[in-house]
Amino acid sequence: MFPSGCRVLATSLFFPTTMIRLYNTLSKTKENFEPICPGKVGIYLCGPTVYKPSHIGHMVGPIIFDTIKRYLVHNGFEVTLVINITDVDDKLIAEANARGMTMKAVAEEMTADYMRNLEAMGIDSVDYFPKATDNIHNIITFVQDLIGKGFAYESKGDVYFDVQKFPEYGKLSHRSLEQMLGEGGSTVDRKQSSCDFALWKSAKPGEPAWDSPWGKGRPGWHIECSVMSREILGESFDIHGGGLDLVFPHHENEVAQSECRHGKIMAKYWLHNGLMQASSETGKVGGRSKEERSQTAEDREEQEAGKISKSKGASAFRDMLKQFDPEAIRFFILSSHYRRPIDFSLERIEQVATGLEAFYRFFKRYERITGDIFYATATPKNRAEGAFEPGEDPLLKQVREFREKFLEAMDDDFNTGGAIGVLFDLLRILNKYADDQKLDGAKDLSPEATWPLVHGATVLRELCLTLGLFRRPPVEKPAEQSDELVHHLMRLIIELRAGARQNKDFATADKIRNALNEVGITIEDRPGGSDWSRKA
RNA sequence: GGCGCCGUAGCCAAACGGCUAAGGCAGCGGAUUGCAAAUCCGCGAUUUCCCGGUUCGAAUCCGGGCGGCGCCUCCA
Repeated sequence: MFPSGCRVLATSLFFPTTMIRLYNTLSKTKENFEPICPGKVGIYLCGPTVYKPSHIGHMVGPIIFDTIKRYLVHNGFEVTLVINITDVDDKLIAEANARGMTMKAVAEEMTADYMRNLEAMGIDSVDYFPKATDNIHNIITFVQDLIGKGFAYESKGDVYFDVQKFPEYGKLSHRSLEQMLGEGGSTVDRKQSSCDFALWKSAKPGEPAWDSPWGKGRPGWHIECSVMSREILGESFDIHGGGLDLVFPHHENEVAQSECRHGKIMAKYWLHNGLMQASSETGKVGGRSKEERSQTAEDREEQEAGKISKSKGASAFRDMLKQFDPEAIRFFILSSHYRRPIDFSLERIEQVATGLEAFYRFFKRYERITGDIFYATATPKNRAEGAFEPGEDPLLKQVREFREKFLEAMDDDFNTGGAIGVLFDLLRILNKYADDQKLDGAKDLSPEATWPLVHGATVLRELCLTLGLFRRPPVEKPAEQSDELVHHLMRLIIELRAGARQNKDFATADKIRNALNEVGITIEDRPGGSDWSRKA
């Protein structure tokens, strides 16, 4: 039947049946998605080491896995999403020393920064953010168990995992242990083999440390994920995610630790997202020369920051998060496939933002026509509930077709790029419907006239929500909506201009429009009257 | 050196052997508009870096080449 720990009876409940397929790093192929426990999904994503403020690259994984969770929930699964916080680490100690702070204080500051950024990106589906320092006891026990089972050994206050005790070592990153040992060299120091990795590190004087059977020390990097994923999701769970750069050694080592400790697979599906790299305004990819490769990560990061904006220097890469509309960043990241690397540039984010504007304009148009706020539209709870028969209505036939196309794209390894293409298709046919039916500015529209549009918009919103898009209105510019004075003045100007236009005094009307244009305000004349908007 | 990924129109990008190679941005026509803006319609790859091969059929599979990148050390 089902693995132990799975207390669900398959016969007594409804379980979603899906066509979802996903690419598994373990098998290097796309596999049909079948959770270990029917109907339930556990996802663990490797989170940040909180030693510096987050930059845009840190948002890639969370945006993707937040989307994956939303999509799985839409498909009827009960999903638990975990992102860990690494708050003890060599880099954190170095940062704390450099700033004359405690490691704890640095970690708390940067964790708060990370959380603020997640919130801005609309990532609120994460169920747990476990911290390494809250799990020291569990980590010590886990390490003791590994020693007890003969997979690890103590050496001068350190504890190492003995990779040669795990014959499957290398199965995730597809490397052979023989080969890795061959090139390891002879500088083994406290380790028995160059490929062994630290589970526990002894503390030097002044370093943050916890008592352990091996003396004062702190956990190694890899062990925390093995421990925390088990604590929350169990010994075997469904999806383990992270950046492509983590496959080796981090995830390979997690597999070794967990599978040796528990005697069963750690995660069924391993999903790895491509990394984001900065690209200059001229379009040159931020590649690295041989010399650059030998530098530290920090140096490289600063250097890439410089490529984006030399004048602003190192902070620019991080400031990307503050400079751009979070929804544009999310839309941009989701517009290509998660496994591909992404080149980030100002030009590209601006192009994406232009595309987003078309959606925002439609939502306003929808509100003018129907009186309903798009963002308040009630949507079907899940995929099954959202399925509908279009009958003979030509618009709804198309809407249904595009809905199917969207779901097919997402079923195929979360092809968000293809799915977003369908969103634009939907947008176009809804606009066309409003055009053809002459709904703008029409008086006394009957429900019969608007319901296909309403239904179409509902489907659009249903699909957008699975991507975490358009959940609430974009943040208005201060002078656009909330500034009373500007609002009143604009109403007056538009009224005066309307009078001029009625009198065929187009010279005055155009003068007003052009003058407003120069201060960034666009006037649009429509059948129902004139409207204005301010360029961001 | 070892392992691996990628190369589709000016830019981004989808397509997992089979209908006209999605969609976005930019551009050019047209409808609409007093003129615009917005929206809609139409146009752009006779072809998917190059060369071979497999196949009735290839952007998709195989081999070779060229070019870009990642990991092998801290990284999301």
